[in-house]
Amino acid sequence: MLEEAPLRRIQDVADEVGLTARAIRYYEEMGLLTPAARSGGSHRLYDESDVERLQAIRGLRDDAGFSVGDITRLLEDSDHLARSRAAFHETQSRSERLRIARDGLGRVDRRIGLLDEKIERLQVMLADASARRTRIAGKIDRLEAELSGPGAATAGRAPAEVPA
Amino acid sequence: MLEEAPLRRIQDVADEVGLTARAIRYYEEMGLLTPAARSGGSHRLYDESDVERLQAIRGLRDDAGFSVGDITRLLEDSDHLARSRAAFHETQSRSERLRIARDGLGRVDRRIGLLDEKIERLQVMLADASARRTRIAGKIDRLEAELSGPGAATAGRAPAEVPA
DNA sequence: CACAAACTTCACGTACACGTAAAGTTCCTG
DNA sequence: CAGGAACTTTACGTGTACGTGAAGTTTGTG
Repeated sequence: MLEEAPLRRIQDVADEVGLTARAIRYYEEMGLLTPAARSGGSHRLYDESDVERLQAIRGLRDDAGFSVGDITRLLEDSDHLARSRAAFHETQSRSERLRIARDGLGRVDRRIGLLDEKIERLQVMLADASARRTRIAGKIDRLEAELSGPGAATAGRAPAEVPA
Repeated sequence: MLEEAPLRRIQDVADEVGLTARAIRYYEEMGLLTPAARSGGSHRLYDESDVERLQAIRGLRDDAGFSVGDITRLLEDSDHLARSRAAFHETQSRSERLRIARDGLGRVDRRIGLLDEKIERLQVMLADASARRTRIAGKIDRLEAELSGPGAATAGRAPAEVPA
């Protein structure tokens, strides 16, 4: 191959991903990523897969609001799944493949369960808020009708029908 | 009224709600609830609405994973809505009622927006996991078919049905 | 009414998720 | 190859969300 893997340094990666260099080192310290590579000196060097991993970490942190502990577990499952995929394709044994696939199914199911729970709880709250919104919107509609209808008529006007 | 409000003390409430007394005092310190009442000495005393509020706080913390900062804002909105409801019914002015209702609508909409965002992000993750699940389940199905089909057929055996 | 349980207010301790300053090393550029 | 930018490790600081005593007060029960 003539293509050199363009290894990048921490601040460069940090800027792209939207994390601080400190946070990246912290995640490394916490075991969320492996040192990637080191330069002749000892600068950390990152490749594209590292960048993707860091983007995933940032998404889990900022978008989903998971703690680093949660992220650790989620990534462990992902990593395990990736390794399983490799092992799956490297073995010829169908029963071994079945075992690996079943293990993967368990992990994915656990992940789905976690997400389902979080979503369901948030949806209960959302339903509650939506119901409140509907009631308030109804009130506004009625008030607007009353004000634009007989509203200006302090001098004895017939009451207008209020639309549901 | 002959019914005395049964005011309860902190550990009692803490046990029921599933928080520690320390946490309850902390939330008070953070302004999430007002002192409720105090005994002749200076013990905190809680009524049913306090208990409900603490349960709401706990739900937001444990179920939805909101930070105390988030909870502060959510409860502020709720409190404001409650006060608005009272003010709404106490005024006769239709334009004042309209103003209050529109303010309430804004608050509810903000809350809905927050929840929508969180849910949407989690659903993207869920969709991803579900797709993976589908692929893995497909693999398992095929492997099971291969194993129970021609797999055992080294000795020429009919494939047994696998119950779902 | 004595006394233990439960409560009170400090006040320091802890885990998490980093920020930040210090002091030295490595890398790139002119 | 000189020098500054970027990096390294080390280490202490910060805000959040509480936990854990300590020392004194209040309250319910024998």
